[in-house]
Amino acid sequence: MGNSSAERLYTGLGFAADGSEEPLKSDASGAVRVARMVRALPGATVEGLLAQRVAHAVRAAWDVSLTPAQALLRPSQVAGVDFQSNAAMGLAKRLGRPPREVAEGVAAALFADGVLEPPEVSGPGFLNLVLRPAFLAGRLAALAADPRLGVPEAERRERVVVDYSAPNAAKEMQAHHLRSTVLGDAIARLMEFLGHEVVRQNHLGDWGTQMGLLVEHAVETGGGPEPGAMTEFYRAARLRFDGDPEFADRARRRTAELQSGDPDSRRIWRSVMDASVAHLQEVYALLGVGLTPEDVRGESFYQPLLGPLVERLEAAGLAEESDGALCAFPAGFAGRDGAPVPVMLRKRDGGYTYDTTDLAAVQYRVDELKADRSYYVVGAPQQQHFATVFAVAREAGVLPADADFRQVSFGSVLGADGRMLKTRSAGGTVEMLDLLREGVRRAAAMIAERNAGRSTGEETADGIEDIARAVGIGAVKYADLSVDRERDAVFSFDRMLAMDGNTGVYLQYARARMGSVLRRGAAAGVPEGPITADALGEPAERTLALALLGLPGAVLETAETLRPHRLCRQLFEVAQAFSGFWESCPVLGAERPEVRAARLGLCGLSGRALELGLGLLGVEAPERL
RNA sequence: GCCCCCGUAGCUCAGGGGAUAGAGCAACGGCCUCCGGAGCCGUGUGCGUAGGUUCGAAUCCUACCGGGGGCACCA
Repeated sequence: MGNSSAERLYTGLGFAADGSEEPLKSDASGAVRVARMVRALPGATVEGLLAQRVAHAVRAAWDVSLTPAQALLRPSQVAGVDFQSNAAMGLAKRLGRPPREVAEGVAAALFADGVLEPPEVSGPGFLNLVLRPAFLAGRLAALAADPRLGVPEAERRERVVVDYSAPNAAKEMQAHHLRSTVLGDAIARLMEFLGHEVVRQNHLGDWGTQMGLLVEHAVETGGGPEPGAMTEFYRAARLRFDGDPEFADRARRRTAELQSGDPDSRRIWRSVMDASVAHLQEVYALLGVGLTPEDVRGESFYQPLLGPLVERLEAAGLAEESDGALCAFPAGFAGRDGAPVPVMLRKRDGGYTYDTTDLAAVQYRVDELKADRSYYVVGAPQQQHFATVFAVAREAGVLPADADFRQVSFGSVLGADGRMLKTRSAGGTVEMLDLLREGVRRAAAMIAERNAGRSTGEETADGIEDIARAVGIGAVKYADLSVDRERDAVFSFDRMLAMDGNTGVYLQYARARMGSVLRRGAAAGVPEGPITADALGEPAERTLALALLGLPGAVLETAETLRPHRLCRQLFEVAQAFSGFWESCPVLGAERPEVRAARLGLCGLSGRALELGLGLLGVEAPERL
């Protein structure tokens, strides 16, 4: 409290943030006016500010109260217009007046001095809004003065569990685990940035028949997997299981022994798990994902909780016997032939399924982790599973009504053939490390080719491996993040490593180029200066300025919807706008020194915007490519 | 059979009540080689179908078509 970034934004201009909006003195200097406008904004976004102003104007002109959202403020696609309000058309009916007349009234009532050029009405009743350069400059300066680039912290710090990655420890990691890992990590970073306390949870599949198979294989081959050979170990065990029915039987028996607590089985299981987790960490390290062994809460972790949990559900009157199994039937779900959908608490044979395990995880997160929210980054096919589990948890009082537990579902990753990404050779799967290394290899080749064609420059021979890794991994991650997570995404190295389009590489390149100009400027004795209206006269400069000012809103929307592609798109817009700016606005070659400095300031702010945004996504942004 | 998700340009994707539906790639036509791209500018094509709600629908509702997924002892 007291130091939210929105407030820093205001105090950076010398004013307190009390949210009030006073009539402006006509004799105030431009800078003071701008500061007062900025101070009055309800959130950190320009849209929010404008929406509030439109709502005020509507009240003043027509004596109708609107919420800022009802001001229907939208970015405008009309050339030369920054934003528009669509509120007048709706109001017209209410007021019984022509929409254009309503809009004219609002336009006249808007405080146009300082922030806006005189608003114009167009079309059926659109209210076109254009920001004044001095206001733009003030906002950008405030952004530049804020380490958070105008993104406010959450008013309330909450504890947010993010459940992601969750591979099966007994199998190789696969494409959908990659997507969960990448999405979950970005969401975790975003929540942390907003000031929440994030608890990462890796719900490993470590307790099923698959594990029994590995343990049996380890026993029979006289030891666990060699270090670094987890993949071979999986494959060998799986091959035996598929090819040798007697081994398969022994593996199933081993599973039962393991789960009944047999000490030898348990010991070997532990060693196999250690190797498996080490293998996972190798993947996470290459990915740059913040999951650690301490975050692992696999299925086995919940085993001791299952019995008591089932008793709790029975006591709550939710459990009933059905076909020999113990089930809960949450209200409002229908399955085959309209039959109720069961959440199976206990199997006929006394064992438990992932229904119970996930219920136990809910309980653990509520009771032990004290989670206000829990986000389950799990693929779309499991929607019904989580919907029913949450429903039962709520009915049983395990999950309080005010706790925000939800699945962050996502679509499949498809190959170029449109089928789910897994087949490479017959029945084989694309192994995660192979896939990532291939990305890095291609990135290295691309960088080498590019740098070979460069005559001058400051490229460094050292660190090229790091850069290739940042580019290759970044490309893979960005490809997963930049597509709306609900959709299926088509996997293509060629596209994700393209220098053009909405790719990680494109953003990294833009960022590197921004840094390059700054270094050149510094070397030539031209420092990055304050962003003033001097650097906002050209259309390309305005476009860039607006893209930068859109960043806070994009971050907030991304956090609300848990859809990182929203942030990706904003970053892409910044990079595109920068590209246009770069083409038409010489920076170091600008005539006037003030313009040079201000344009350098734009470069610097753009670079920081991309760095921050990519950082939130978990994509590295190297200084140089 | 019931339920969920998805159908937007040739391709990959944005947009999810408001103006002539956008971007990148590919295609075509020009210009350029300039602070770090084989760069820049321009051009063409599209909301699965049919109804409905609304002043206004790619967006909301219904039906249908097409694709994917889920629906009890695997996780």
